[in-house]
Amino acid sequence: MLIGELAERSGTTTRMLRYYEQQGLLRARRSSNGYRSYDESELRVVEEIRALLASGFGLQEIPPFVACLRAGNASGDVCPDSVAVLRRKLAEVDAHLGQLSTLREQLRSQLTKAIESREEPCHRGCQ
Amino acid sequence: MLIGELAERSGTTTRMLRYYEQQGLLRARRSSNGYRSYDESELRVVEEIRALLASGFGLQEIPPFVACLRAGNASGDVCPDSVAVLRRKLAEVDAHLGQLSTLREQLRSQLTKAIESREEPCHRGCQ
DNA sequence: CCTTGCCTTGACGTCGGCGGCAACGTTTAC
DNA sequence: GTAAACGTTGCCGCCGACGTCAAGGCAAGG
Repeated sequence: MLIGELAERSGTTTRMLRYYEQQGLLRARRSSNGYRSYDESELRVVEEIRALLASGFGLQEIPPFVACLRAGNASGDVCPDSVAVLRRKLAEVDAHLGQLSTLREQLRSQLTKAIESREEPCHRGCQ
Repeated sequence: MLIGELAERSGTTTRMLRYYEQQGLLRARRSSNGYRSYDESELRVVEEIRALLASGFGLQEIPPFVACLRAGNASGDVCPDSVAVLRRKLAEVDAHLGQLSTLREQLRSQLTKAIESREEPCHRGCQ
């Protein structure tokens, strides 16, 4: 399979595939003319990468999942390293959720105060 | 007040202050030697900017608050435009919170499945 | 032969809020 | 006179996942 076909079948672009390879996530044999030639199994790998990116993982966090797939597992999630990354990401998401809900409360009170002070404009000394 | 003093008093850097001015948020008179000269009131403006940035606003969203302060209000929040931006940001934060909690659930189930399949390794045909 | 459509590598642009450096002018102090 | 400590403008770097050329090689068909 050439890069164009893999790009189309995986719903990506040739640019992305070359980038992922440059980042050490994808592998390709080279034909005699220098073209990249992909196994069918790489399609699965690309789908895994896309799914993880869509879930907010960075490319650097993805290698364990790819390695897990290449090791013959049906899912990239089941290996210890992958589980560790999943746990870490879950913790990050929780932390982010905490920050956001704090921020949300702050915004709500800020908004409430602003609206209150507009209902009583220039209560004392607003020029 | 020169830029260095304003930077120190506001806990920022001269670099930031010049950047904010370039983005149209700060104003400064120029002395005969070309140095920026700030009113005392600009300190308040800088503090407002920093607070908003810390709350996740972008520089482009901040002008209404600055204008509100310059109009003589004690708070930058009370003007209609500011309130509109606050509402919009609150909505964005809510949307973000929704996405994150959805993602959190996805991660949790993914993690659960991964751990389950490791407790029953190679249930059938794991090579 | 020429076009069309693949493929290759490499380099630069994007967004945003800065940091850091260069190269230079001004003021103050010794 | 000179050195230090200010100020000025302007440009490049950073992060990260790409898009977008540029300039060329290779294959297939008229």
